[in-house]
Parts: sequence; C-alpha cells; structure tokens
Amino acid sequence: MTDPLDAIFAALSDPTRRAILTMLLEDDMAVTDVAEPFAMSLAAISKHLAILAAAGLIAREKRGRVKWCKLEPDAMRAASVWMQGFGQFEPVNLDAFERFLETELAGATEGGHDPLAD
Amino acid sequence: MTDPLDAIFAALSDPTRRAILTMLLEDDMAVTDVAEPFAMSLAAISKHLAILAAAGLIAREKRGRVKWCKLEPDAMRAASVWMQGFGQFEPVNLDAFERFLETELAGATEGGHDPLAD
DNA sequence: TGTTTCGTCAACCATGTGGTTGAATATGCC
DNA sequence: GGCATATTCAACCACATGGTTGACGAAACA
Repeated sequence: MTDPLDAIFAALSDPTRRAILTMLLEDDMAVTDVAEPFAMSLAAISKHLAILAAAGLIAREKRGRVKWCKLEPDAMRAASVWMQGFGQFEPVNLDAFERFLETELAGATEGGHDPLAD
Repeated sequence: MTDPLDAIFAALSDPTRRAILTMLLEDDMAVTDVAEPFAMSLAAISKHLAILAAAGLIAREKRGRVKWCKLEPDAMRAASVWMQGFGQFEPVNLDAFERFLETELAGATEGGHDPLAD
C-alpha cells in the first residue's frame, strides 16, 4: 500500500468505519463512547480506529487514560480531489479550480453557506 | 442491505483499478487494451473490471468479440456526495465546482475533447 | 472448415480483513 | 496500596481478496 489513497479508500469501504466518521462529525469522542452504539467488541472498534488513523482520516490523542478521536480532514480531502477528476465534468483543470476557489473564498469567508444543505 | 458505498470505496482502494479508471477517462477501451500496460495476467485484469462493474464505476458492452469498457460516473458521484457530508472540512465543493465549470466553459467550449459525450 | 483472438471461468494459493476472547498495560480514584 | 476504568495486544478463526495457470466458449478470418 504505497499510495495513501489505497489506505484511505480501503478505510472508507467499511460501513462501521464510515459510521464512526459520521459520529465524529458531531464531536470528538473517546474510544469507549465510539464503541457504544455498535454490536461488536471494544477491541474490534479499537482496530477500526487504528485503520482510520493509519489512513490519516482521524487523529487520536491520549489525555489521561482516555484516548480522544477526532476527524482529520486532509485525507478525505485527498480522496475527494482525486475523485473530482471524474464525473460529468471532464476534462477539468484542477489547478484552475483551486485558483477559482481562492478567489471565491476571498470574498465569502464570512458567508453562512452550509455545505450540508445540498 | 449492504451499502453500495461499500463496493464503490472498496473498488477504489486498489491502485490497479484506479489506474484503469484513469485510463478510461481518456477513452473507452477493450479489455485486452486495458490489460496491456499492466504486469499481470489478462484474467486478473478481467477480475478487476468485474469488480469495477459490480460497483457501478464502469459499464461493459460486448460488440462482436470485443468487450468495451467505459466509465459510469454515477457511482463515483455517489461517493463524492457522501464525502460532501464532511463539507465543513471540504474545500472541493460541488456547487463551487459547477460555477467554476461555467466560467471555464464560457470560453472553452470549442476545446472539443469530450470522451463521455453520448 | 480449422485456427486465431478475445475474454471469462474454475481451481488453487498466499495473504489480508473483520471479528472473537482473554491477558496486558496504563491511568485515575479511594 | 488496591481496585476499577480505558484501551490495546496477542492469538485465533472464518472468509475475502488478488494473483496465478489452464481450459473453455464465442466471434472473426484464412
């Protein structure tokens, strides 16, 4: 697995792990709390979290005896950027798109656009 | 019961399959031609294509004795939409992308190359 | 017709993955 | 210190995955 995308997409291919990521969207969580809604052992969840962390999708930080998990957006962004090369939009110039986004954000940083409302 | 995203992300997690998708971005291809640049058997590539097709990422159509493979963008779009749920971290926003394309296409419609046009 | 090309199928193998259980390793609390 | 809590480690199991090779069917062509 040399390409980081291998680990990222593999991590995303499991429904338990996608559910964990969705939970972490609400808030950072301790491992035990992440495991609570799932019908599987804590050790299994711990493994899932290790896979997500290895893929760079989450970060884990130990405070006291509790290990907190939080989303790490860069990995998912890398996957998303790769995927933008496909779809009905081809061919596309990603560099130009990035420049476009910068000009957009330059005038809209205070805007209330909710990306989940789409 | 199994989420289609399972198959989509699993299919995308293999570098050979991602390379195949990238090749198909240029043009539709026959199975033998897809296999040509890879250092593995035709049967292995055939399996990869079956996995991509099962995930809905490509479609295969037999004309004569040649089976043509082409991209099927909807599946990847579904994965992209799921990732948009993490949009608070995600700068590659589909709305912005569409706006970007309008500005791009406004001056480049005569560019001509459009492998997905049917 | 027979042969070549295209692609899949079937069997097999090595390794990876997702789960279990039980022991081990912190850390916090009385 | 002694004990409960939080998390991981280690060994194990069933099954999936990615690859191989060889045989096979179907279409084109001499």
